Amino acid sequence: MESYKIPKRSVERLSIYKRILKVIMDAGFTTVSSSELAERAGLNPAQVRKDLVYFGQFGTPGMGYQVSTLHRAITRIMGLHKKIPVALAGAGNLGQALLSYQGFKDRGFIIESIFDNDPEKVGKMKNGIKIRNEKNSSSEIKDKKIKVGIISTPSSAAQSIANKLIEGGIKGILNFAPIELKVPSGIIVVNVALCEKLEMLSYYLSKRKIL
Amino acid sequence: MESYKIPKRSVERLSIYKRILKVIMDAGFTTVSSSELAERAGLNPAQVRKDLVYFGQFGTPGMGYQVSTLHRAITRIMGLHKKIPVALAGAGNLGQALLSYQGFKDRGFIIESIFDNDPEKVGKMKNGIKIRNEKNSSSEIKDKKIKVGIISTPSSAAQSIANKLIEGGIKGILNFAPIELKVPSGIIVVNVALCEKLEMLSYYLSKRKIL
DNA sequence: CGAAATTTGTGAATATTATCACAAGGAATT
DNA sequence: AATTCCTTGTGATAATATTCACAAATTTCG
Repeated sequence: MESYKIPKRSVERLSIYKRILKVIMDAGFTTVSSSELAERAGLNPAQVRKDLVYFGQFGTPGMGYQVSTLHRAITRIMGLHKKIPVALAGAGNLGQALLSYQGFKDRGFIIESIFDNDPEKVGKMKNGIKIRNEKNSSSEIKDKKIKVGIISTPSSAAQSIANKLIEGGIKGILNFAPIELKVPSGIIVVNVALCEKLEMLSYYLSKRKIL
Repeated sequence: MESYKIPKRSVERLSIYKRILKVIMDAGFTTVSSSELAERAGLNPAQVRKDLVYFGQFGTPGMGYQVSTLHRAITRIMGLHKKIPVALAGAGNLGQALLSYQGFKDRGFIIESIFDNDPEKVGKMKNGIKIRNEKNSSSEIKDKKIKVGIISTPSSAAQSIANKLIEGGIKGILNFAPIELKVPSGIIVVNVALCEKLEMLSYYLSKRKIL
């Protein structure tokens, strides 16, 4: 159990398995095979089994996996069995969309602080929280002991707000700004590359003379 | 030039190089080395060179790459030198954020149609475009000859709207819904996994006993 | 209970991706 | 023009990731 070094890709897929397991569970099935999971995730069955074995032996030969047990196990492995307070930096359009994004709530990510540098926005309420000036972000995060931040500011503001968040004790950042944040070691940054994905699409379509 | 099989990852990074080149260009530099690019992108210099060579020989030994030339070349390779009309399905919070997302506009992606199935929303104007009933999406897309679609609906609606978009002639889909879309071969789907990224962050932080 | 049918977990084999290391090309300097 | 200094492009090597293939475990069925 708990192997030495788990591939990043396997961790990413864990999330996918969890999502699919939820669907299967809600459909009333109690067990599922690696091939069924693979089919639904668009992957190879051996890969599904290998991924799961990194975290423990969940399966029963001849039968497959217990859906609810596996779902619960993955939830726990990923640390999603408890609520996670989150700070949001940038209350623009994207930030506001994220604020009301059901997917985050469903998974226990609770946005507890919102920061912006626009005086127009500071002081206003959003989802029951007052938008604070980003100057005060460090201390507020420290007080509230928040460890996860989401950056949805323009690129120009991203690095400086990242620094403030980290100063306040943030250890992980979900970054929507299209820049490579420079952070001290020990801080985890996960980038969401909105434009890049669309550009990729453009590339593949152009290559096929579709665009 | 134009090698047989280009790694998906290299294509993704092309986008990153383009973004960095723009910054370097705006800062007034005319040439850049692979190590400078690598440094800024958080990559290995050899990888940068290998990536670029898939698409042509752009560099000069002893000097590096001509910033503007390379930027223009990548833009063209990715098919981003012309405007690309896009259809948006799902005018919820996320959809509205994407509508006003400057990054898309800057890169020439122009949202020309918006669809939703909520009668409350249908008929209303957004960014100068009338939100249409998603029932009519196929024909409208056909008329407007749109080839790229963005899906920002809830998961439950995603597959059915994807089918309609494809019926109307959409060849590439940027999918924000957390499900694996089933599409005919020849249709390209690029997924943006919002929750999965945040869950990954949760996993790594939990593992380090931070959460 | 025994045989047939599944399906896991996993070592071995492939395939893919990233890095190293260096010859060769070109610029800068003397 | 010769020398030095860079930096590219690339073959070789190393690291990662995926898939195959099968023994072992377990269920199901007769």
